[in-house]
Amino acid sequence: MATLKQVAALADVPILTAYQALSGSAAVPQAQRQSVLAAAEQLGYTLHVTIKDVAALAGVSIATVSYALNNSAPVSAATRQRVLEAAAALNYRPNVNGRTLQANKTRLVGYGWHDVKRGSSASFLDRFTYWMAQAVESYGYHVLTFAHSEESPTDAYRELIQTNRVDGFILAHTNRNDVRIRYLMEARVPFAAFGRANDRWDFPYVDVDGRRGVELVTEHLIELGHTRIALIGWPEGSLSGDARVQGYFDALDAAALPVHSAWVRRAENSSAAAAAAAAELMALPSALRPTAIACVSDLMAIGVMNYLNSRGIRVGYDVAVSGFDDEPIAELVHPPLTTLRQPVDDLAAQVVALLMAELERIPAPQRQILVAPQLIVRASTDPKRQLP
Amino acid sequence: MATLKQVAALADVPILTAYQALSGSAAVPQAQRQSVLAAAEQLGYTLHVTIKDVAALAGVSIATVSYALNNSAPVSAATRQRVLEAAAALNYRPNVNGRTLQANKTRLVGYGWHDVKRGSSASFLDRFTYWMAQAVESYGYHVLTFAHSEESPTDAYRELIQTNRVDGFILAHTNRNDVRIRYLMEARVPFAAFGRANDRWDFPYVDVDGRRGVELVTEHLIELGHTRIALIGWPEGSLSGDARVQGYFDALDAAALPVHSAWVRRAENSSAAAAAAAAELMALPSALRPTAIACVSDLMAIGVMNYLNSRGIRVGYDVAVSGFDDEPIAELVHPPLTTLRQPVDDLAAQVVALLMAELERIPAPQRQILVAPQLIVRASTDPKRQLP
DNA sequence: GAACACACGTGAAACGTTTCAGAAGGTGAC
DNA sequence: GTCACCTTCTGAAACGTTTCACGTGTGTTC
Repeated sequence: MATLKQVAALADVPILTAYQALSGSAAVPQAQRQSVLAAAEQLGYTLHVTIKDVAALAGVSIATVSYALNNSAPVSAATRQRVLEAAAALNYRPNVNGRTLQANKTRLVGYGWHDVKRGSSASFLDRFTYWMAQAVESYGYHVLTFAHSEESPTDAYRELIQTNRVDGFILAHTNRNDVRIRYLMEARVPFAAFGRANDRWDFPYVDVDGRRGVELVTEHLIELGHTRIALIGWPEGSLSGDARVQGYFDALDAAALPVHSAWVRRAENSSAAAAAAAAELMALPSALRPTAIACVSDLMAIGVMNYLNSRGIRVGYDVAVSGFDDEPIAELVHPPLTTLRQPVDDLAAQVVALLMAELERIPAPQRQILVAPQLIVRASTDPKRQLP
Repeated sequence: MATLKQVAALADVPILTAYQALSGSAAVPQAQRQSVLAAAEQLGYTLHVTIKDVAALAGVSIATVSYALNNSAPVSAATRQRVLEAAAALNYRPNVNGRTLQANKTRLVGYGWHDVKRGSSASFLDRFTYWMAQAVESYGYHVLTFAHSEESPTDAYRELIQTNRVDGFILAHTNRNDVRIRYLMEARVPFAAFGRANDRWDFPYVDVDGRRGVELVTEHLIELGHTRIALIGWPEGSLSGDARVQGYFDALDAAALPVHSAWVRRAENSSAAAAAAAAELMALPSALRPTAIACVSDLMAIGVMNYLNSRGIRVGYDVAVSGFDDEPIAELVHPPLTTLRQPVDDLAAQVVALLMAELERIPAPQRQILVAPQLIVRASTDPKRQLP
């Protein structure tokens, strides 16, 4: 590809004029305009301002332009000025790909989706994605999102890193024996995760402090005077699930309240399963029947509410119900649901900070971070907030 | 950076052996391994297989390797074989950045988010993103997602295209006078949109046929025997909103049913506004009071349901209610909501196809596409589906 | 006035790929 | 035996940037 300088020379006009004629950024006498266009046509030139053009206009070498623009080496004030002006006049923007190739750093962070099943509670993740992109950009990076199958997710990760598409990864939706984490650790690829795996693996992650969250909501229920408080958790075995259950015990212990084993039910993360668990709780003898039910997800809380409603039990008055996640739906159900909100912007910023530490090979002060969720009190636990 | 060949020469071993020693992909005698590691250390070499290494191992030039691997020029069967074997043995993966620079094509598609307000109905968009990524990858592209402010979104788009970060864009969440569309059209940047703007602008888009959707649900209500059918739409002026309202009129006209002006209400897209509109409808004299209310979004339908519930009017029995979008919540509310599902995978695939046509400068057979949504019947309109 | 240090710039190489233009060698026709 | 023409391969340039190693010119010091 010809340079702007060559076009200008052929048309016998200054470089700047050639640029203006081609870009339309300023008016140029018709005659000159014509000859510039003809020259460009002849050379097969399409407008692409590069560092060479800036150098030619400023009358310096490309090295000097690079130094002046990046402040990467001392340049006299006068030349710097000329370079900056030339760059501005030509509306020069460095081509990232040149930089990428030379530095062997893409400044791109990979983020993989797997298909979100309909109805699964993922409305949170798109907000996470937004804030992640935001945070990443504040470091001059961008996010490359890709789709991967749920069966062999590592293929996509391997391909992206081996072809130098990305510098590192951010993971969400981790699980206990996450093959992606195992692969990335082994291949020594920089990454940071939103979510834990298991405590044998040492890798950078940020997670919601589910234990603290359920503790918060349980304390809230205790304050309201409840003494028979039930919990519907997930089946044992998941790190975050077990942590949430632990928060329940911690709060009851701290308040020296009795815990009855019948009050702790386990169910899959679905509204139907939670409804069934609620039915069992309500079937307990009245002395044992709980007056409050804490759930480890909004989805489950809604199942419980549906069950109670269908039995004529008034949520918020007769039985308090709480969730976890603060999904958009939590505000809309009837009555609105008390729940725990994950500070998604904060989480995203922190996980990105962890990744940046990995990328720059700076040992982070803390590689594992837990963020406490925020208790959002609504009418499902607090009758005073019930609509008139 | 030194090449694998140089390391091998220094260590006085075959290239393949050097690779195996460094990568651990195959066992290598301890003595050779040591000398390879020493050689790599001395040259400051870290394992990065490039086309040069493949060429050296296959004993051909890098040009030949490129031709053989890409089938971009005739190569004799024997050499092709040797090249392929060498590439496989070294686990060679071309560095995209080299290719990018040379071709001046990034094979990256930009996709911008703006912050999704809490509770706004965006759970659909993350599924769109997934399917978009999937579709884009089938063309060998990837998606670069970025965050942009709602005030001046064009800055982000301009920056990405001017720095050669991306080849084109996919837009979602378009609006009537979308500045992004205007900019991209003017700057002749390839893009395709999910959503329309206004009919003066000619650009490639895919959109849900909202008119047909509301027509479908209205026909469904008519079939069920309703004759007094109301509609709660958005304030006049939005392309997609007006189209949805039109579908209502079309269905009633086709069935020769009367339309009463009091039955068509306008409200903002919120559950509260929709509840208020429902209250007005229910306050009509009984001869005029509708027995079915179609809404142009699930969010509004839920507001209507909440209102009816609170007044003791049984949704599905006394008054039918329908929504639009099939948000996850639609299945969970009580009773489950009849609504219209947007075929998100199909939409994503089609918008990507449009963009690819733009990128390859192939004139697409059709640049504007409407996709009919699918009617999902649940208990909110069909009492037979009511839970026991 | 020679020797040196320093400030400022520059030419050229490098990153990894594709691709152009042409070299080498073989084959067939006359 | 010469020529032309394939087929198969290669050297080198190109993409746009950063950066290394080295000029050049000026001023300072003795």
